[in-house]
Amino acid sequence: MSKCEQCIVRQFNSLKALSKEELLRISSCKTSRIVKKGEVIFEEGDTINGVFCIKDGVCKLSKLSPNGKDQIIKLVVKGDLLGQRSLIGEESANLSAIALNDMEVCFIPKSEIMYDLQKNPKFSLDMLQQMAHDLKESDNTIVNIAQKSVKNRVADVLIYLNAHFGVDQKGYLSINLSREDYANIVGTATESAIRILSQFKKDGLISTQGKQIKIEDFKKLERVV
Amino acid sequence: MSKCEQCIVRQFNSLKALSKEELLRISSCKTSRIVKKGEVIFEEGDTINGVFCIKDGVCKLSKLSPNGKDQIIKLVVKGDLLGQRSLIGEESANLSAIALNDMEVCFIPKSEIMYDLQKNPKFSLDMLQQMAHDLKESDNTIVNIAQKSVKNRVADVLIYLNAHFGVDQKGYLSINLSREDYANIVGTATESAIRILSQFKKDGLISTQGKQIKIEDFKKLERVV
DNA sequence: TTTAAAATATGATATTTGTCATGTTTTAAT
DNA sequence: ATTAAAACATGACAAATATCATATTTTAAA
Repeated sequence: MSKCEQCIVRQFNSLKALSKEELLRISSCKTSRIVKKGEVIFEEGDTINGVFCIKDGVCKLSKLSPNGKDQIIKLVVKGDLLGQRSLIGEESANLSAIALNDMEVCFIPKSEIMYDLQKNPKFSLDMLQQMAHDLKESDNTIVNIAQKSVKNRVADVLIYLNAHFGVDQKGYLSINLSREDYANIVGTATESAIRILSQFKKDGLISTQGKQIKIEDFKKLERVV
Repeated sequence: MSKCEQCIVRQFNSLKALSKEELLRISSCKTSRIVKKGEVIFEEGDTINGVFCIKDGVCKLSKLSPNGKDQIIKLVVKGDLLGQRSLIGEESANLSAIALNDMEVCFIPKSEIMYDLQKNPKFSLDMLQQMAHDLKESDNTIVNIAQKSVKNRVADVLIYLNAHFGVDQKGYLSINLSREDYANIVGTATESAIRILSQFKKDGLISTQGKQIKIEDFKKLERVV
């Protein structure tokens, strides 16, 4: 079993605020797990008795709406924590977490996290800052979804994915989402997302190779209304 | 100047986690202010060097979108704190706060809050829980705006306002919003909000008296699609 | 490899929502 | 009480988006 003290990933989340002793304690009771692409880590309503630390891979956080469609709220990546909101709110999961590619995930029991939150003010302040950041992002998403056109939001997602995941050697976005995932991020029908991506292709803003997408004209993409 | 130790309002927010000594310290350096309906408490981009505690009244938190329309993210009411996200995130305000009716607001300087966040784990944990709750609400708003129809969202807002603000002696919602505010909450054009409320009136779901709105048929309102 | 299933694509059309114009009512200042 | 401004209301129409149908392509399992 790998050791938290030596794990580089914790530098990217609130666990970096823990002391060596605290890390050792956590390390001794954490578990680790491989999650295959498409696998569910937890579902809306599940009781999550701890926090996940993403060692590798990406997953989507989504929620099923009454109309039967999933809305993707957030992509959670290597280095992020997962499940902290439910844990702190003392309630079952509000969102589902599903792997978008193969992942490696550690699990830290609730009791350990709660203990450190009470004993280590640096840790809880860091957690608070991270939560404040997430809240800002969600508030901004509300404004975007409420006020921008679907076309504009699809363009935004492409720019976001480029900025956060980068591109491979051939210039294709390093993360491959299905058209349905694109639709569920921007909050539209799958056909609409497909149509808009096709239009972007015709207009030379992007090119595609199966699922893969390459941004061809950033400037124009940023100017999409 | 009134005293925080004796202020009933703090029971409704994280300040309840402070000790008598901490409250005395905060009380000695807080300021108090009357805010008239329509007045701006702070604007997007402002540096807020502290936290507001709402002693009375209601304000809206909104953000201007590139299309020139305001999106209302949240209503902040008596007992709530205001500005804590910006303070904790160490950044300027992401949203504007504007009074919806006459308010009484206390202001606690940043240094005091930060001091207590570092010294009192109960306080920071409570703040964290409040922030976790706000995040859940925002995530749910994303799903609703992305997936429900405008009509559905208008119905939801009416039900929400009833649940959170109640009604007066005659059965009218205790809080009076302009049609534009309704539009900016659900993320639609003002005319669309007006049209939908008119339709609800015709269908007997609500009745109106000028700005005032009375819910006449809850069951039907909840079933609006 | 073959083949069935899933994902992508696109047309036709319906529905929802936005925009612009214009009139009416309400509100608040004089 | 009068009046101007703001808010509310509604029609006509345009634009955006969803839905349904049906190919085509890609993916993954046998």
